[in-house]
Amino acid sequence: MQLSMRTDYALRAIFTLVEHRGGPPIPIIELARRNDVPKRFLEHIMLDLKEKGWVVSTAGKRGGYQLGRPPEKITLGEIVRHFDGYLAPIACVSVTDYQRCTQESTCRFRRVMLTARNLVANLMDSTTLADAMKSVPVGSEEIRRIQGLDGDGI
Amino acid sequence: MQLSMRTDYALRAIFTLVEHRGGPPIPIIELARRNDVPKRFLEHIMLDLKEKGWVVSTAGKRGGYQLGRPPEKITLGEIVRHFDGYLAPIACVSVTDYQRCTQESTCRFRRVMLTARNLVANLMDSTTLADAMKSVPVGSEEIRRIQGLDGDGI
DNA sequence: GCTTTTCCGATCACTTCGGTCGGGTATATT
DNA sequence: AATATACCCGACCGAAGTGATCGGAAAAGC
Repeated sequence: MQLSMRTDYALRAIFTLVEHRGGPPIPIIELARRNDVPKRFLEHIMLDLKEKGWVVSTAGKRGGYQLGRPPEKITLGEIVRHFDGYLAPIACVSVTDYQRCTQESTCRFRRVMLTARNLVANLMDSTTLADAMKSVPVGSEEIRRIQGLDGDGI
Repeated sequence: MQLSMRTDYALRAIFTLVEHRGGPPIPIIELARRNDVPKRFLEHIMLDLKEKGWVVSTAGKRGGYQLGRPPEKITLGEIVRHFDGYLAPIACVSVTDYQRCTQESTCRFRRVMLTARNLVANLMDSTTLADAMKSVPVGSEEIRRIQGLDGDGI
């Protein structure tokens, strides 16, 4: 599952709301500015988030968006699934959006794909916004360190 | 990472080659028929696989394709990466195709995405064609059973 | 030299995706 | 009541990618 820009933007915005929970509503223009998202595009995304109850909006002056549910009650899995369909690498091992494939009886890589889907689904479904909020940031050297590890097999 | 049809087809084809290793070359038309892949499309894919050394071809009568390297020496990670770019859910946590993002310093979900990428990358990079070949098929009830588990949280 | 099969560039229809625009509606403040 | 602020929403748009097809050239066995 490659994250679409939609999902990326949605997460950026919703995490700003998590961060400022309890405070006054934050208008779209502010969410857009802080997260480097095109405002006009973000409008649609916020509308989408609202429909799902993850955020609530208040119109008019001093209006904007606020979190619609406690961050412990919203998982990353839900959000990603809503925008990107499913978490599985291929539809024939998707649990939420299963689609039959003609090759299932003989396919040799379906097992691995199912394992992959289970790994990410379990991760995403057990990670709430609150969990992610608490997680330690990714250091700038960290990716590079993995590059070394992966390559040399250390 | 949603698997593209290209990757799906490539894997189907290459696994038939693994299965018939040691035997005579298998022509595209046969690979297409057995795996339910449009022949004309598969041509390009096989060409691609050949370029990478994963398969070898012999032209003319009695020609076709054969595996180019022992199945213990080809990982699913390599193949998927070649067709779909990278395994990470988002480029800013990709190891093989890292791309900087403006939000890295403040992003709250980058850690989870990195964890996800590590899970699938470790899986895919450690699974060879030979491994996958030995893996137990996915039973038709298995997906449905997970549906129950995921939903009820049992 | 004929047949089989790979090779390869060109092209295509279609969808998706990221993004924009215009204008409507709600509401808080003055 | 007026006004400014901000959400709401459908229509639209260009670019890019994707899955797939086609025509024909080159290679190799018989």
